[in-house]
Amino acid sequence: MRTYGQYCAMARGLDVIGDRWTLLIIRELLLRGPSRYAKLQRGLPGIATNLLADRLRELEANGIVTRNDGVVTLTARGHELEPVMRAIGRWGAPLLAQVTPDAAFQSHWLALPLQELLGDHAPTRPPQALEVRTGEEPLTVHVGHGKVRINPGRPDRPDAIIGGPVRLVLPVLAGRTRLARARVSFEGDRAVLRRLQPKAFA
Amino acid sequence: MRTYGQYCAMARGLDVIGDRWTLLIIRELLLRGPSRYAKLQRGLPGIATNLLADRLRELEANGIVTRNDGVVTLTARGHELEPVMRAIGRWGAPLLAQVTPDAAFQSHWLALPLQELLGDHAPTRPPQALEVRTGEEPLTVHVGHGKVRINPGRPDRPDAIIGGPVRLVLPVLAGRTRLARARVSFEGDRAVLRRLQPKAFA
DNA sequence: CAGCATCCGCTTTGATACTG
DNA sequence: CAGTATCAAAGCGGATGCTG
Repeated sequence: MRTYGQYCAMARGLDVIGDRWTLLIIRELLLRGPSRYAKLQRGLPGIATNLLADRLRELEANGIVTRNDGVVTLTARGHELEPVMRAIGRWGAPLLAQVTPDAAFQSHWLALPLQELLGDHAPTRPPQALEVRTGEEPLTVHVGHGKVRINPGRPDRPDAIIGGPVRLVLPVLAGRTRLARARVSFEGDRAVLRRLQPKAFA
Repeated sequence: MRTYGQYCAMARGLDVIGDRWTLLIIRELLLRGPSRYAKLQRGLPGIATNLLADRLRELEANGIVTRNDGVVTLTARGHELEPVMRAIGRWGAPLLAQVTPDAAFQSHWLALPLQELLGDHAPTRPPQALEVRTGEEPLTVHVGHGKVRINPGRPDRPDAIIGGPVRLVLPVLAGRTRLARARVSFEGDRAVLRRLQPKAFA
């Protein structure tokens, strides 16, 4: 952990979380919860195995994660990095407009952005679930009581399913493309999507 | 600019701002406004001159700064990084408790943290100014109309002046040490400090 | 097999010297 | 003042090997 040697809150913060890959490891733990080494590695395509081991050691030494028989867990202090990740994600989101065909993609990476983009626009209706099929694993959007919650995996009984390549699905969920015009697959109750993102119908 | 190659808002953001020194350059521009090369360099003790030149080129290429006859200015997109810097600063602030005698310090680095720590607890009274003398340059805290604004430099006519080493002054302004117990110098109207930080008297 | 450690070539960073 | 040039050191990425 190379330090900037500055008595400044931002520099001190970056001393701890500013190294390459460190914040992306935090991202994985925030989005997927406690994880084993191999699961982290799968969520971080491109990381060198020794780097992941190094970073986990540093994060542990800095009180950001703990490890118990191979399971890495964020500490309270680690969870406090969520606002940082949200701020970076919000700032970085416009960069997703840029097309790069060879970029890796995993659906759970959408969890934070989707939480910003979607809302419960019919909070009095009973809770519903939308299954999002993009990338390798499905993602579930739970909506109800005025809140939106996003989880990895498939819901027990989805009210609707939206599927297709990210670059088509994301604009629909962001409300920049209407569902009717997007070449994405949709099955089930359209009201779920309208509830989450009215602009998808406009 | 080495990229993570991930279609993820956070990774894309970090592709642009995640390199070493990049965010600290942004910090300088946020805190000090448009600056020339030499001024940036002074605010970034430890940076290598070629690195600063490299980073400024990248930041310009990414639309985060512009340059006109040697003056570097944040673009609108660059200013949008302020929430990111605030989040990192808020997270990093507790790390300032750790003592490192050889760390560099410049008073303007306190501007963002102080804005979080201080408030206008007497918004109906006329505006006042507190001069903070710590580090090499003085810092002015303007308070009035329910708001706190912090600027580099000395006010025309300060209502009060607080001075001393950062590690003594900061706890007072943070409300963790009472003024009477802190070995800091204080001249002028104590009401200004009470207005900004009531806990300094408790 | 999961969880690393080691080795190696390449890239980035840091320190210093120098220039229009 | 605002950089460029040079070079050593550190960090990173990829492959491979080891150990419970």
